[in-house]
Amino acid sequence: MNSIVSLSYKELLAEFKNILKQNQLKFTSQREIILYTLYNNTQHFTSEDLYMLIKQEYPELSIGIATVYRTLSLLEENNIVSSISLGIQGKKYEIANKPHHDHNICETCNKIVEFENDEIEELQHTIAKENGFILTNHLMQLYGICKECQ
Amino acid sequence: MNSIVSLSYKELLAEFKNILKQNQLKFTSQREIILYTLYNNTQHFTSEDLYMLIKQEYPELSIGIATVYRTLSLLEENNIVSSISLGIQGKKYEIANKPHHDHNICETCNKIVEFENDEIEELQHTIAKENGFILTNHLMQLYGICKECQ
DNA sequence: ATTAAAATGAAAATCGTTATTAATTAACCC
DNA sequence: GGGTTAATTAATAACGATTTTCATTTTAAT
Repeated sequence: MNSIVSLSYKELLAEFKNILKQNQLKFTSQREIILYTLYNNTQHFTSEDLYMLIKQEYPELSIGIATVYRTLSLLEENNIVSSISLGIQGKKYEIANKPHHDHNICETCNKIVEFENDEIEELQHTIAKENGFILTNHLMQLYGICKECQ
Repeated sequence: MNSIVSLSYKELLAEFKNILKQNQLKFTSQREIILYTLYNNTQHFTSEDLYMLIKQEYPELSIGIATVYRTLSLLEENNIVSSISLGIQGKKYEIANKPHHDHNICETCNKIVEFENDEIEELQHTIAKENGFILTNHLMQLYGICKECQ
């Protein structure tokens, strides 16, 4: 499982094609446009968001909501996108083509600011160890009111 | 908004009655039993879990799943219970009558271990501040494999 | 006790997501 | 390039969790 961090779109596309081939899956225009759209929009999308954007940007493309769900799952399984669960707002996806980070979320305007903190990452490992857990993953979301909404 | 941490059941019940009165809501046996059950079971419940347990423990009580959903929402709005969103497993509720803590969750058996770490809490405030946010809340879940499942 | 407002259970509706299906398309072979 | 086969698709049905609707019951204040 290679990291895709900082790949160019061309490299990312090649990586995706490799994964498809290895799994005897096919490269389709729907899959390409989903990847392309995620690459060029670093925001966080729900499946519905992404579906609506693609419908709007590519009116000639035939695409169904089920395909968006299927493709996002496929991309997530292969670590090309990652997701966060935002309670009432549902699951949001973002391209994994950036370093690990957590999220600072505005409760008023839903803006998401990404951050990274090594000290917390270390503490998380220590805590898990104390509890007898092997840490495999974590979720950290800081909710608040952003500067513009205060 | 007072903290209910460490209240006795009697005090908690009085607090709940106050909240109801202030909002012109009524005190019912269903609401009382839901609160009582949460108080005496510090585990994490889905709405369905709680509904099943109450049906079993109080067969003479008429209660519907919709009432459980309604009451848990009401209790959460008033900070008497808190909830965590566990991705595929759905939303789980616990009584808020205990000090703040986060959750260490086993991906195999779904066991939840609670922990508290002041250092992380402090860092979270620092990070939010750096991002221009006023921190109102946070979510931290550490996923891993527990000792028994390793 | 009377009465008005709120709460209830049961069932229907809704929401986000997944599975089914028949038609289409990509990939491989010649 | 055309033929073949398996994968993919869009549309729609199905699904599970949650919410709403509504007619009936219960609470709380008089």
